[in-house]
Amino acid sequence: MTGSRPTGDELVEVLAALSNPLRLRIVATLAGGRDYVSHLARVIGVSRPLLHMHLQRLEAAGLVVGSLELSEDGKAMKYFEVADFDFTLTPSALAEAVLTLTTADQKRGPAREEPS
Amino acid sequence: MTGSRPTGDELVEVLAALSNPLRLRIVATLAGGRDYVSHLARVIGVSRPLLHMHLQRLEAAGLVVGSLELSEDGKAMKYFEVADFDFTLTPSALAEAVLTLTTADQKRGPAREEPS
DNA sequence: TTCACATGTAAGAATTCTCTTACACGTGTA
DNA sequence: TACACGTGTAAGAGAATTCTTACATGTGAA
Repeated sequence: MTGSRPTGDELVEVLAALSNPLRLRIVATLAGGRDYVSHLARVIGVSRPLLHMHLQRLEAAGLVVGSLELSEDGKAMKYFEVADFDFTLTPSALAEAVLTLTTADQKRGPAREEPS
Repeated sequence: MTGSRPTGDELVEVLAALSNPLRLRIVATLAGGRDYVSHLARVIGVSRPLLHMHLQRLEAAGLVVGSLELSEDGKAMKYFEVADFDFTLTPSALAEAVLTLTTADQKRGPAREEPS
């Protein structure tokens, strides 16, 4: 992962995933060790459904990895851990990533302005 | 700027500013040289008011710098250029930034769930 | 059976983001 | 005067994000 060259779309997804204080806190907490959802929710102090949603976003971006495991007493536990990502944000790195942006170019239409 | 240690709040603002395809494209385009708003809007293919808004967001995050200049024929031209930022995104870098998150801790209240 | 604990997900409200349209101002030139 | 070009900004619609509440499932122990 270190020094990877993400595509524009991947980069946007990663940045969007990390541009939220709570999600940043989740990654930071998991950087201290893996944890399962319910416990992590109590540690961070958010509701479990909310944490579940944010973890989904982080996992979709490839920043955390989850695995469903069975504890000794038979409970289904979903453990999450951080992926060891390494992204560099510089003007030239962004310029390179933009080359591979698909972006479905919004729904922006004619783009002419102030038609007089 | 290179190798800077942003505060959590700064980092969130930077990431939010870059987590948009159009803004990424703006930074990438400006990385190729400074330009003024109206021309940049034509180059990228978006309306000037829209570009204006995105440039504000990028400038607020410190990623681009604008300067109002007077052209030879007396027109007010606002030129923008990229700041030479360099952010590293790794789990430990994020963990460090999170320590300085103020975040006004959302409006999340009791955070107890499924009250039975 | 009931409780405590784990999981997942759907519905709705409140807020924020994105974008268009429309207005304001200024200058130099035809 | 009218046009072409530059600037800024405000109002509103539509879409996406964020969060709560409420429901569903499962296990083991009292």
